[in-house]
Amino acid sequence: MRLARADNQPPATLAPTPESPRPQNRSMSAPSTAPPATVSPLSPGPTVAALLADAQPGDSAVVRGWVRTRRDSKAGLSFVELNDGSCLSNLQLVLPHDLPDFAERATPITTGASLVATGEIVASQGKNQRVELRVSDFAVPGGADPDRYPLQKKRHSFEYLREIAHLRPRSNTFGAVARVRNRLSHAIHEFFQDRGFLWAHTPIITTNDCEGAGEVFTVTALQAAKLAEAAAGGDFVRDFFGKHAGLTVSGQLEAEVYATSLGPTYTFGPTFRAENSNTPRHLAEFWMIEPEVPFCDLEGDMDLAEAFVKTTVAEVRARCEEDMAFFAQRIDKTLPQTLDAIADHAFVRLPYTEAIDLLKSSGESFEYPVEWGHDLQTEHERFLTETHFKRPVIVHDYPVGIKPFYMRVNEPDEQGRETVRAMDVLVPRVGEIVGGSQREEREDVLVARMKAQGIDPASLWWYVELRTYGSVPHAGFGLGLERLVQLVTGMQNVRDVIPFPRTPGHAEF
RNA sequence: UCCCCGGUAGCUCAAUGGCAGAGCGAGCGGCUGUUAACCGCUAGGUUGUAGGUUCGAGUCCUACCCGGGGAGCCA
Repeated sequence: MRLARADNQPPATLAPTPESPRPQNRSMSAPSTAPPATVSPLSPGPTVAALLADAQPGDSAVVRGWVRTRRDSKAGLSFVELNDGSCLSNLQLVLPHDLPDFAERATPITTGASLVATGEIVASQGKNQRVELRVSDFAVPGGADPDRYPLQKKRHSFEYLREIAHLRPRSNTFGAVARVRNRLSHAIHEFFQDRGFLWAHTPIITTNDCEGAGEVFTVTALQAAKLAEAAAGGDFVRDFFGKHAGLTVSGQLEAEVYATSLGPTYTFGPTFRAENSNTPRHLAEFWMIEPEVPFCDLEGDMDLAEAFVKTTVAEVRARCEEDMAFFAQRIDKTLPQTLDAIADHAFVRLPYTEAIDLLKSSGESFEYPVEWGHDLQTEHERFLTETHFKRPVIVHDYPVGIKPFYMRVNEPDEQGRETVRAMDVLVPRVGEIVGGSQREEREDVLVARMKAQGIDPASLWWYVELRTYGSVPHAGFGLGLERLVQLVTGMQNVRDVIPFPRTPGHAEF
């Protein structure tokens, strides 16, 4: 009889015990001794991660999560692996078949079902876990019809999982990616905050359409007919902002404003590019980190980028050990050595001009010719970072002709070739992970370059005025969060390191 | 946007122009302190869509849709 079991272990959590009445207990068909389906987020009790790490036999516990797999034993036991997202591992629950009405109540316990269970932690008799939960009562808030539940207890392709983006975080890989991405984001803020950087919230909607950073998504309040009219005439005076507006492609220009007032600054937020890019490295919506530092030159900028990558990668390796071991074992066997190479060596710093000489004398046959003045092709970058140096490479001081107006112009070299203080950090497998530069702080040079690139200085008058009043040397870079996640996890497709990827034709979820 | 490859059961994939299959998953049964469980049985298909060639098309041709990879653009 169920009530006779009420003297079983109360939960070790601060949550209400099963015995205490809880009017907001909404667990469907939960018997009175079953643990409530809701719990205060301020005192939720130990997670599966905490129980697996610290729980001792004899402890009482309540767990809430989702069933990964169930195995029935004719010895009168059912084994249920429960995952609550707190870690990669599942907690094994042991359900004795002599629990009241067991057969009927346990029917909905299938892969994908939600489950709350209370019981006692015991030392596991099995081999694969230190402890397990011997369940004294349970409830199933929501079942998952095994005939229809899309996640089976087997491996799925990433392509398939992308089509069920609302369920894929329940898989091992995507759970691990989500935890690593979260930890990485935390480490990024920590890195900058520890060094006195200010997080500047630069706008999502912008009217700068001249940054040269790709196609812009238009933001408008006009109805279709009016919009077509405005677009045809290039006249948006009647639109919401009185001029053409779009989603930001970069927060850099605004970050420069704050950096030249408040000191070292960084942005961390979503960025949008309306490029028709279809590659495993591009998204229409992605997250970008853009530090900007006053009184800083390109050398300081490169120092910052290198320290940033090394520190954040090391932090994730230290704090996400289980997930990182999973990536090394199941996703990319070479991941540890790739990350070791980042940790153990200084990044190679290679002037563009020397990179050209190196590529030319390498003996490699490239599909695209290597020539001073042309941008490095993907195959060139891969050769440098993956084949030749086998570690991150910072190529710097690129020809002026292939870089945007805001990069600081160098004195011409002895052959009269002009370069700018630009730098790209190239890493194995992912390619360009950082692009940055020292900014042009001389007003006359900046204005001349804007005109040369067909940009009306008046349209960015406020940006130019940073050079009119109290101009200082300054530098910064942009780093794609998703590419950093790819580097850390070994995931090959950028669409699998962001919860809901936006690419051409895809915004379902 | 360009180039290459692919689309067959819920998933992953086989099938010389000639009867559409396997593994896994699912259901049922057996066995078991199980753990990628194991053994047996069962169900499950308009072969991406629309045309065409052929006695006959999953297979060959055309167009389109979708997916993957490479390139460009970049982070």
